Amino acid sequence: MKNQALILLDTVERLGNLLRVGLRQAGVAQGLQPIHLQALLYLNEANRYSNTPQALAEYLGLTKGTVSQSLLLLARRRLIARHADDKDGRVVRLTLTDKGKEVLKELGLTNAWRDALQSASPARLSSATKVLKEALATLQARNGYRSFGVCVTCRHNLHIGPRSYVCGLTKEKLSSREVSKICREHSPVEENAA
Amino acid sequence: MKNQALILLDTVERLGNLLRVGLRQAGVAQGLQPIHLQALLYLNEANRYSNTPQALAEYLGLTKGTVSQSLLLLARRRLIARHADDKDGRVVRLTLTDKGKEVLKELGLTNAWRDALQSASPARLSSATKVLKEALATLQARNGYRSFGVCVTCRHNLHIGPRSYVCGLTKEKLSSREVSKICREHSPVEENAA
DNA sequence: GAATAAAGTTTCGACACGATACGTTTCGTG
DNA sequence: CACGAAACGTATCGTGTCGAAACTTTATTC
Repeated sequence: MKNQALILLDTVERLGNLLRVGLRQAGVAQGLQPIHLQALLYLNEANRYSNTPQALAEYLGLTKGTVSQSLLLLARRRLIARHADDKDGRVVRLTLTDKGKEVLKELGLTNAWRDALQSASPARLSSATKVLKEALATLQARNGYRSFGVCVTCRHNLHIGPRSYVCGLTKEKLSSREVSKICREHSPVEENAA
Repeated sequence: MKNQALILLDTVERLGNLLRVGLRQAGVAQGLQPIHLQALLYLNEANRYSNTPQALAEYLGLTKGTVSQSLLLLARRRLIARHADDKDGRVVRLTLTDKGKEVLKELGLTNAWRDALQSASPARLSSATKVLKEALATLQARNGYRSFGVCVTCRHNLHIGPRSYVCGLTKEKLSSREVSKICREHSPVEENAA
């Protein structure tokens, strides 16, 4: 009999594969590869500290050279725009163009998934999520990967008033909209200190 | 606030990515791509109805032409062997060579995962597994994909005696070892008929 | 100001991937 | 049996991923 953890691994791997195949199929119409859609999805959620080629490379687990190629293609298709940073001349800011946002909207990537889970109770969903998030955090920590969570769950985030936030790392004010975006510097609050 | 199902989707996607990056990294030493390792893993678990290029292509969600290329590389490296089928001259049987099995063993792909889940209780694990398996089955059914489960969970499998099984589809006897392998013709038993 | 580091780009070679065309074998129907 | 359709597999081509390494530009550090 197989270990319970390994069965879960099998299932997650199989689901990951399926989602990837779905991404590939979804991108066919636009002539986009899975990695392109992942990049667009990331940039759509990345906050102002995290919308750079380097951050994207870390998020995807690829080298910056590889990512640079994919970004070239996305820029050629006018799905993203590149701007030089005001302060630091080395960094490039990446933003979705209207066309890029449009593409994401039209894909409707989450519909099938939502349907597939509609019969599961919220309690079971959140329980499953908790297990997987723990696994994810552990794997990321072990490999020295960043967690790329949203500011709301970050220990640097300070809630200084109603709808008023400050990032303890950069000392900058963040809007309530911004704190629900993905950050490269995210560090999860430790719920249960080991 | 985000839908609970979408949070789970995010987590699964992120985990899938991480596992894929892990596969890539694991294969570097052998000069193998993620898809190569996935192929080896599949062939290591495939039963005698399912060890063909076509079945592998369906499993991976790729075209047969693409898979043919990857198999060419694996055969060149002596990780798999190809044999013509006795009965049907069109089909090719794929088996791992000793070297191929060796490679899989040395990789130790599951260790990190096992560690990452060691703190989770078996009950939580099996609950999470159940949710994800349902989602997986739904997504596969909706897209017309095969489930690629093991015979034990297949409605064609008949338990005719102690350690004695017959596949209702092929009418062939299956060993107790074989019924825990992956089958292309797998069709899950319907626990809750809709 | 020189050394060093960091962000990005470019180039190269190997390979994935789909599409298409092709060859072989099997099956079905008259 | 002959013929065509279908299934399995291979080969080829074009586009693009991917890592490695060299390189440019801008910041930082001493």
